[in-house]
Amino acid sequence: MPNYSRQRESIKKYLDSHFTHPTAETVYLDIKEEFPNISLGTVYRNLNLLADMGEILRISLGNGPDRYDGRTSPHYHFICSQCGQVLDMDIGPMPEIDEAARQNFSGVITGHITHFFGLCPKCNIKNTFIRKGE
Amino acid sequence: MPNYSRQRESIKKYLDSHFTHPTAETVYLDIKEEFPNISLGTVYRNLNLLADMGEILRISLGNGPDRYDGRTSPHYHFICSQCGQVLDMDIGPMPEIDEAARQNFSGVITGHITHFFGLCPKCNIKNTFIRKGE
DNA sequence: ATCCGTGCAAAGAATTTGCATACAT
DNA sequence: ATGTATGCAAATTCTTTGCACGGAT
Repeated sequence: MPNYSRQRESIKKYLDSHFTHPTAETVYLDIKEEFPNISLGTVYRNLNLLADMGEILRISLGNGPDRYDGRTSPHYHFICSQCGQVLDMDIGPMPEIDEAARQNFSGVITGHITHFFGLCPKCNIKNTFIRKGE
Repeated sequence: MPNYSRQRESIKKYLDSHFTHPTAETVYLDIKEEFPNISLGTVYRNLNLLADMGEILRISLGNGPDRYDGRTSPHYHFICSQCGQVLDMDIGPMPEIDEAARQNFSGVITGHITHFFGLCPKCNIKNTFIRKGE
């Protein structure tokens, strides 16, 4: 069982109040305001601990550093192909995806991860204005 | 435009005939039989080139090294939670996943990636035998 | 002749870990 | 007092890159 630690509590609070899906580095730099001596290693250790305890979510984007999310209820993520921003999607779980995968599969499907790609609302609008200006 | 290179052709052939979703390291070690002097850097460079040209697929698993796949027709992948093996799924594209994501989303959804998790057929059978033995 | 590809080794990015000290129970 | 957490730096893992040389057009 983990012991209490102010650093870990602060990291948890940070993720509960920021919905930016920060990297470990970003968490580190921001938490540093409160704990000037905190180390990146400690941030990584606590992010791993919290993720293992199910108190936060780790999001692997495939390239670049992992992101972390305080929202633990199952939800999907969107990654903007233009600005790289990660957004929470406003849709519930889709068990039918697993159901489809179970067709013709003789193993066991326990779940899936899905990430969506495209243009985020901001970049979409930005592009529209640029085209108008041409 | 890229020039012809025997190394690149060999890598492409390797991926076209092996359905194991190898890592760059595995490709490197196996290609080394034919080109004893080939370097890991060259393997990475060619895997990137082939992926950029759309001749192979890069699969990011979220942890551990990336995998590569000679099958370029769109398909989904399964990752065994027990043995780590990556398998091609026998299901076609699911555009309805993107359709669902477009609800309540004011950006543009161009596509998604989905990976399935669970027990592969082999590990599933193995586990059944172990349980019988108890 | 020119451009591209290669091998090699070094650098880079992201993350983990060993160790001595400090904190929580 | 005992076990866990921290800070720091070094180590690890995966991948990219600079450079001199060799191969392709």
